[in-house]
Amino acid sequence: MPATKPPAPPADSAAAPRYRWLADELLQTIERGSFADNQALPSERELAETYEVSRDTVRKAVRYLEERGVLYSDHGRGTFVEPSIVRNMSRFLDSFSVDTAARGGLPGQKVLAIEPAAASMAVAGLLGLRPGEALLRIKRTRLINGQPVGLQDALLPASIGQGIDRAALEAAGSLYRLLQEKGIVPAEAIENLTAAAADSEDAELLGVPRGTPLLVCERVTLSERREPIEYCLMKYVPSYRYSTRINRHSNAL
Amino acid sequence: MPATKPPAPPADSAAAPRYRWLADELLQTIERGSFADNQALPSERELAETYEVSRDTVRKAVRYLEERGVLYSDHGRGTFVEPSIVRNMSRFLDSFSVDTAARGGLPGQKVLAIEPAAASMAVAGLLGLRPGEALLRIKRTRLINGQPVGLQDALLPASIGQGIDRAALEAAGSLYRLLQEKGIVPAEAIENLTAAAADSEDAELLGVPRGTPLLVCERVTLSERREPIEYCLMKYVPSYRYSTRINRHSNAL
DNA sequence: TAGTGGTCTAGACCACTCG
DNA sequence: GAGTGGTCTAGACCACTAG
Repeated sequence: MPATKPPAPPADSAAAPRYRWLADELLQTIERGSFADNQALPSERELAETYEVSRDTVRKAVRYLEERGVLYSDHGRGTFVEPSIVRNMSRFLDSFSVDTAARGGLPGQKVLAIEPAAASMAVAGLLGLRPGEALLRIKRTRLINGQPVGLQDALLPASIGQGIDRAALEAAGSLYRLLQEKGIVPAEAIENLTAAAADSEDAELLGVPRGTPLLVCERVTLSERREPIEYCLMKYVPSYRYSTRINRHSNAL
Repeated sequence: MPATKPPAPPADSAAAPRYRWLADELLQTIERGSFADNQALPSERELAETYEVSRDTVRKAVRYLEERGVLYSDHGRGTFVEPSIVRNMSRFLDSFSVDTAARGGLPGQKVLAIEPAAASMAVAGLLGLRPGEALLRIKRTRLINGQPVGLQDALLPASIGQGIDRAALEAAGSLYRLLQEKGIVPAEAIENLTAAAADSEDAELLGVPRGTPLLVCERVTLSERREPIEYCLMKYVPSYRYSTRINRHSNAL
C-alpha cells in the first residue's frame, strides 16, 4: 500500500458532487506535474478502483475535464493529458475582469456614461423588445494595468438595468458581478467579430490615432432562462488578444 | 395509440448509437417547428418511455444537443429549446469551405504559393519542431462568391505536407479535406484574434486600400493525437464575420 | 408536495487499438 | 487477444422548482 498518497475517498457530506471532486483531484495531480503532455492516465476502471467510485463517475469527471481542455480520450487507446498550449484555454464566459486577472493583468474600468436610451430596430430585434422601448446604456473604457485597451458600449433592457448606477458599478468593478448580485446570471452568449477602423471618438477614448484597426466584438448575453440581458458592442486595441479553443468532435459523451 | 407518429424504436442493427439516433429524432421534431423557442420538452422519464430507451440514453441525447446549442436544461424545471439566435451556431471546427457553405455562400480559393519553408523560432515552438526544420507553406486567398475575403498563410510540418501540391489542393477544394483523405484528422484548434491594418501586399491581394482594418486570426490545429498539424495566419476583410457561442457552465466566478 | 433534472451505482456488452 | 474507451440498462436517491 502506498503510504504517501492515500487515494482519499470522497467526503460524503459536503456540497460537491463526487465526479467534480474527482476532477479536481485529477487536475491537481496533473498540475503538480505528475503527468507529461500527451501522457496516458490510468484506465477508467483503474481510476474507479483507486478512487473508490463507479466507472461512470470517473467518466463524468473525465468528460468534465475534456470540456475544459485538460484531457482528451481516444477510443481504444486511453485518456490523455492535453498539451499545455491547449490546457487552461477557458472557452467559457468570463467577465472582462476575471479574464484579465486570469492573464495576469490588473483589470480596471472608467465609466463614461450611464444613461437611458431607446431601442433601435436592430437592437430591439436582438433583445426581444419593440423598437423604442427603454434601455439602459452603459459606456465604459476598460483598462489593463491602467492602460485603456477597450471600449464597451452595453445596452440592457430597462427592466434589467433597474437600479444600476455609477456608484454601484464602480463598487462592483464588473457589470456581471453586479447583475449576479441581483440574481441575474449570464448563462450563454453569442458573439460576432470583425475589424474596423477607429473613428475620432474611439481614437480619443482609447488614446490611439484615428484609423487604428480595432477588434470589434458584438455580443448578446442571455440569462439562464435565455432572456436577453445585454447587447454589447466592444472595440479593442490591437494589442488586446481574444483567444478561443474549438474542437471538431462529431462525437459527444 | 397515436396513429400519425409511431415513436419508432431505434433500428438495432446499423452504426449509429442510440442516443445519437434519439438526438436526430428530437432535432428533426424541433426543426419541423413542433416546439417554440424556450418551450419545454417532455420530461426525461417521459421521453425515455416514448422512445423506448433508458433515461440515461435520453440524458446523453439531451447533452449532445446542449453542446450543439439546440437545448438547455435547468435543474428543477425542465429541458427547453434554445432560442433560434443561439441554435445552429456551430462552435465546432469547420473548414472555411464548410463554414462558408453553411452560411449560404459559395466558397472558393486561389492558391498563391505552395513552397518549402523553414521554421522560425516562433513557429517551431508552436509546432513542436526545432527552428530551421522543414515546412510546407501554403498561401491562398479565400473567396466567397468569387470575391476575395481572406488571406490564409499556412505552415505545415514537412512530414504532414508531404505529397500536397497545387493540383491536389485545387481538386480537393479544402486543405482539411485533403488532409483527411491522408488520414490526418484535425481534432482541435486554438485561436487568437486581433485587428491589424492591411499592408501593401495584403491590400493588393484582397483588393482593398492599404491600411484597411483586417481581422487577424492565428490558429494552431492539432490532430486526434494532438500532434500539431498546422499553424495558420489568416487575415479577413471587415465584411467577413467570425461567430462563436460561449457558455458559462458551472465555473466559479 | 409532486415533478423535474442531477448524481451515483453495478453490471453487461460493443468497438476500437495494438502488440 | 487483452486492454481501452463507448454505449446501454435499471434502479435508487438527492436537489431544485414550482403550485
